[in-house]
Amino acid sequence: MLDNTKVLLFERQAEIAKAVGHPLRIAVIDFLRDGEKCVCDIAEHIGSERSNVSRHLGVMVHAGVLICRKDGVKVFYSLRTPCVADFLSCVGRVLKHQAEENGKLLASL
Amino acid sequence: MLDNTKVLLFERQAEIAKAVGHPLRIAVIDFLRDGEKCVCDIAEHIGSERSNVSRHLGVMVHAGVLICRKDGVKVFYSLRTPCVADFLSCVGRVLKHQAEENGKLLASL
DNA sequence: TTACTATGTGAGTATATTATCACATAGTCA
DNA sequence: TGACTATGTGATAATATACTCACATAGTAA
Repeated sequence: MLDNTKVLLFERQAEIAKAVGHPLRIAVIDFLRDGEKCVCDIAEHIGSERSNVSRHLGVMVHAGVLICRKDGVKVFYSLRTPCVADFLSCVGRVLKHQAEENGKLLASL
Repeated sequence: MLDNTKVLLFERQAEIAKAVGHPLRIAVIDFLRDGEKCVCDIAEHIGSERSNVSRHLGVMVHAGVLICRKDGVKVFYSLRTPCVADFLSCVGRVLKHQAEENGKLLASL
């Protein structure tokens, strides 16, 4: 059975994975790879309402995936740690593995 | 702006991250690190209803995180690729980074 | 066959997440 | 000061997700 420490760990891990588990949020993370960006730039790049983007950013800050910095009237968001990008690369590797298996399947037909 | 290829990629990446973004499912992935397990063993280890666990397993198979193999009356689930465990390690590193920053904060008080 | 076990699934309810709109706040500049 | 810009947030509705119960299915073994 699971002990309490593990349950807490799994909950925190799930919170982070969940914060990444939305197409818009992944697009934001991808966009932030080359440095911090303000909400207006992010919203324009993503092509979604500012208020919506602002909420998604809040979710990621709360989970600890992003950090933000205020500068005048603008708020700049950036990846909290490069690990987050690694994390996405890991997902990419899972996808690649899937694609390879699909390729094998196709080749065998 | 985002092109269509990227949007599709982000959607697939989000599906995988979302499939991992639940405490029970992370507990399953952790449990499967040392090899395939049947639903009944997983349910007992997790401490949740079989039907519920079965649904969560279905979500992960659908997303491509797990694979299953039928043997007699039992169905054995396992990680589709070791990348999935790496993926969790990445999340762990994000958490570690957070803990370190919290430590620094505490130390400065 | 019958009884049993392991698994999956439909239906229903409870809860969570998302997107949108309108508005509030805070900083900037004339 | 007033007009403007960037951002965040309350309220709402639409949708998705999670959990439970009851039942169906399929394999096993007497």
